[in-house]
Amino acid sequence: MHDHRARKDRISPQSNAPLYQQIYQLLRDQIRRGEWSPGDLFPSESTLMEKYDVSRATVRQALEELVADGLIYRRRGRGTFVSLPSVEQNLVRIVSFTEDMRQRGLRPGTALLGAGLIPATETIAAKLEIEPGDELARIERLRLADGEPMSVEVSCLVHRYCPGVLEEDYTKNSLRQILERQYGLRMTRAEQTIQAVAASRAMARHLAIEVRAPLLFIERVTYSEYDIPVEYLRIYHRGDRYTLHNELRG
Amino acid sequence: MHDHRARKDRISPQSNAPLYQQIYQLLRDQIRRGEWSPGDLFPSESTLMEKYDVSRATVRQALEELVADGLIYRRRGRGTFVSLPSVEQNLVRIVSFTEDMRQRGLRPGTALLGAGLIPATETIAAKLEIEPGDELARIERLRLADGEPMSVEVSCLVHRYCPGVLEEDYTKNSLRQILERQYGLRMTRAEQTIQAVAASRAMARHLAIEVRAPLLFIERVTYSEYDIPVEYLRIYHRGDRYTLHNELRG
DNA sequence: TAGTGGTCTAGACCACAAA
DNA sequence: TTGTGGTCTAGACCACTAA
Repeated sequence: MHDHRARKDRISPQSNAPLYQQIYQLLRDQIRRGEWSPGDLFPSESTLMEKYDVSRATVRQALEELVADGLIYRRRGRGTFVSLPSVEQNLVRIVSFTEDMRQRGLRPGTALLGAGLIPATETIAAKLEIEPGDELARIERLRLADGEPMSVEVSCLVHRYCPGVLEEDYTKNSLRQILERQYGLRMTRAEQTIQAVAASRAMARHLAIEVRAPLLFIERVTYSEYDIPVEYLRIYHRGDRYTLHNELRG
Repeated sequence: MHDHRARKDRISPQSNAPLYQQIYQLLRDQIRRGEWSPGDLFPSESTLMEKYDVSRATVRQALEELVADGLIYRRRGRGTFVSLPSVEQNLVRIVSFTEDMRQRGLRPGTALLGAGLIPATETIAAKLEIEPGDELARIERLRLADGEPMSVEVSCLVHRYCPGVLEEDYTKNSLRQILERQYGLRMTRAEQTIQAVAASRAMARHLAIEVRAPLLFIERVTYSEYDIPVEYLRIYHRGDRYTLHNELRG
């Protein structure tokens, strides 16, 4: 940057975050707050360049993130438009259960099924790049949507990265918020597999469905900055209530 | 482009495709052919700029596509590296069953279960943006991996875009190849939903599993250029044999 | 210290859509 | 013809890694 004029709008020059990320977050939050309706014309590149006093490449970088999120789409010669809300990708961004349910127009709820410290099995240790027997904080929660069971989430955290996490109240605050605020763990990336499995007796009881009913099973390893594995997560979604959406390229 | 010198390597200046896409495809195919091993150092941006005689931004645009595919990853100060092959995203790119199975190290096979012309139901017509009753070419195929049933695919094509498609031999050639070569239909984009469902009697028989066994059910609409819906596809994957992988951002 | 990738600027030409 | 987004160039400064 050669230019040290104060940025217009709410771009803070003292922030460490890159300009395009600040602009991306600003625009993303504006879209989520509903400042435009689906199908509305979004500000053009030249408008945003002037508004935030940045170059075209920087604006484009921010807009590309919004396109990747499925929040906007662009048409050469016509302009940039706000997408239908249903298109928002839940297979691209890490999103909390609470946020996920709100996007679907459902009221989220949580019940604690169990929590405690356990030693890592060989399989989990390999996924988390730790030693077998290392301490894990295990939290098992039932997730509700509009008061009805939707999913069971079993989270295993590497305990030495977040000692005392089990004392926190994860019914009021999201686990991600606690990890970030109390332990400085920012979840930047995750890898997951998706399968269809049959409900065990225990899962059927928790989810109020029949034994052997189909479940969407997600197994996820979440990484903090510098690619350190922090969490091993298993999610069992009710097959009759939960659907994933995503977009593919040719 | 101010500069009309011949591009080095196999970049063809007479091609209509953008430079960054040509470079992306070239590098992608080299990685797929195994010209580097997982973890190997990939050529740096400056190397690629010189090799293909393009600017840094163009090289970076090509590399960003490879990162989005999960084929490479980049570390500031260290370099660009080739990813482990298992990381390759099958939830990002449209990929044929044949290609999918080869990537998993399985031998693909196909058996035709049925084919014919049918009128579009109201639901399907809405998804394909056509009128109810419009003619669809329906192709139902059993997909095998190493000789064992893996999935059932039911494809519904808008028949007026590909008249006579049912006369083609889709056991020898992939449906995508036929659509592109015979009808000029390039599939550029798709939207899909993923669910867990119980196997019906018919599905159980085709897939050689028990009735009500869990299936991974994918419902997909594929679009050609200019966002015209061309195909409505339903895929039923055996839950005990098929797993999806993908990566999420924070 | 040299080389890497991450960010950013200022400019250009183009294809495309709409008035 | 005007304004849009798509592509591309040439240059710059930075943070980070490894020697």
